[in-house]
Amino acid sequence: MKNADAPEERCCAPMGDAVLSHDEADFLAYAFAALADPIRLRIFSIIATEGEVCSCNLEGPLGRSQPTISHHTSKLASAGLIIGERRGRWMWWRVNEARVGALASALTLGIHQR
Amino acid sequence: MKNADAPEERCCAPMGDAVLSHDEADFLAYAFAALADPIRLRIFSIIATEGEVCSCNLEGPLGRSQPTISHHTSKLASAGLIIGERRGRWMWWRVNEARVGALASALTLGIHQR
DNA sequence: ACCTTTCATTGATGGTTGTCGATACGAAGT
DNA sequence: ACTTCGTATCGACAACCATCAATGAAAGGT
Repeated sequence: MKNADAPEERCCAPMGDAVLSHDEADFLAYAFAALADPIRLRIFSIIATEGEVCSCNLEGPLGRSQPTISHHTSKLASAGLIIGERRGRWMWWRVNEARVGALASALTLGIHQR
Repeated sequence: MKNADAPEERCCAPMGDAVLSHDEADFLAYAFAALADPIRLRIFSIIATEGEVCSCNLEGPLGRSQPTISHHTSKLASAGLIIGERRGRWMWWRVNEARVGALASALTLGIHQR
């Protein structure tokens, strides 16, 4: 409980802090962190453009080692941005459109719901 | 140097690597990195909801020190997501809607332009 | 059974980042 | 000029991250 009878000439109203919850902020930050790397963005772009891509086709054009590519794809996957499916020896990746769309609209909603 | 005349039975076509340029990937990654922190997301959310906020109203509800808030706002600003304007002693922040909209559409475009 | 291929995991390392105390800067008031 | 208030910068430290070589695991082919 705060004492609110001393106005004290602030620059603007004190505002409520219930704008974005801790959990929601963590959730969104985790997803954006997955996109905060150039290599992962190019992986995501390749998958989005091709529709479906297997891991073996990412190491070459991106110039990174196989463990590094595996690390990045698993990070994108654990953020829910891409979905992996194993077919025989190959791992196929596709974009999780619902999740990405929700992320994009979270960005624009943050703007327009004033 | 690679020898490219041995087809070698791949799982799918070799694909061109011109999906997302290095510079564009760096540019986008820098913007997403600015959103990859819970505190910065809550700052952004507060600014977007209030329309205009001064820095003095961020330290309290977010529970971070003044240098930390300054660090985060400058990071959001250098990524072009918010715009700062000094009025007297106070620093006022507002959302750069064009930049944020471009980011959001870059996300969805990555999906739909297959 | 054995080998090959593809992907995941481990361990190590160099670089980046979030945080705060201390300090400096800049603007307004006395 | 001096003080006060809001903000930016600096220095330091702990935590995290991208990267790769080495190794492990799983699936197919011989």
